[in-house]
Amino acid sequence: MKNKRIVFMGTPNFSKKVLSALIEHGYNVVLVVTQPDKLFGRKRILTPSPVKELAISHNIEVFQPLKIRNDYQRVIELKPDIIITAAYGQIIPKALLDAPIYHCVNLHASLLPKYRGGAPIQRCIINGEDKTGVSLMYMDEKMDEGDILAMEEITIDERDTSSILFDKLADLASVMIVKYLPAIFSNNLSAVRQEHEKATYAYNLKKEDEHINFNEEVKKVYNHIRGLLDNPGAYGVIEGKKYKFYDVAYTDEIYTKPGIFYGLVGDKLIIGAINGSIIVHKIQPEGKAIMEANAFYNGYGDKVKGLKFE
RNA sequence: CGCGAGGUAGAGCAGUCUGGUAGCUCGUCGGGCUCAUAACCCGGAGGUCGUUGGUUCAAAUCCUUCCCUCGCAA
Repeated sequence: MKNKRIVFMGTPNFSKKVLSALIEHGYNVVLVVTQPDKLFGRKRILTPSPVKELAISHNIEVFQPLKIRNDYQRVIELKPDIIITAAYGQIIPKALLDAPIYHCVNLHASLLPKYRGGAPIQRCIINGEDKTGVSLMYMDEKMDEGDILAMEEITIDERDTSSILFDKLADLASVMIVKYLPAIFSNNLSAVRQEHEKATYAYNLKKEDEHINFNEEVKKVYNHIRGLLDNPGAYGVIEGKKYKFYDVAYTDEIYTKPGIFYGLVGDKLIIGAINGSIIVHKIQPEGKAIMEANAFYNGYGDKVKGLKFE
């Protein structure tokens, strides 16, 4: 079983953990497919994906096609027994899906058929879900619609941010892949069709999703902010300047009207919302580093107190 | 050469345009008040104003070299 030829496809840290688990358990990963290196940062540094770095450090061949749809011959050549994908970032062409004996399996970070799509983790938090999970599934030509092999749940803590939940789900996915892979190879897992009529979709986040609307129920505002932390983060705007919030909480106490920057209470900043207030421990003004609430207040307090976030 | 903001006391900022004694809030240290306090009052310490060179009687401030941090975009 450990001699089965595995092609792994993935890109971000979520995928890296899964690949790491496969390697640690001695599976024979013959090729890693990941997105091409991208230019990151102000200095335009060409940066490899987390998955690529891991693959290189284990001397695994890396393949980075611009469009896997057109450029997949290398994968076929290696005659994989199975293709495992996790957050690769491109649609896999049918020719690849059909190539391996054990087909293509995918790990998706939601309880399918709920939250199909690219941003299930963030969307779950933003929508205030109290549980989510990982689905292990066969892939077909449509986005996240293949038959389900296994599904495991975890609860979402009220203080989880998307980064924290990302880690939890990546850990779960890692455990699941090594747990179920033997059963896949011995054909002991039955695949169950998804209830397609119950499907919901978690579309990728857009820029405007990062702009906080304080004119909503405080819980909703809180979920919105933590669902985007720590990356890319959510922001409010005062007089054309963005302020990003980190390390937030909320309270039912009402200090001021929605969107108003009330000021410092104890060592925390308070911003009004509907039926409560958002508590901010750390804040980052545009062009500045993250700072503690009281530090922010010492320098910016008089300028922003009483003003409204647009 | 993608666009932009910034580097001033331990922290966060003002001062820079219009050169001329280093300022604010907080922290810190000492003292006072108080049953008591993270509250209040008084006092102190702590900065060669990121770096290089230049202009000037005089540079945080104007010109110049380099370094660093951050936001946006990708």
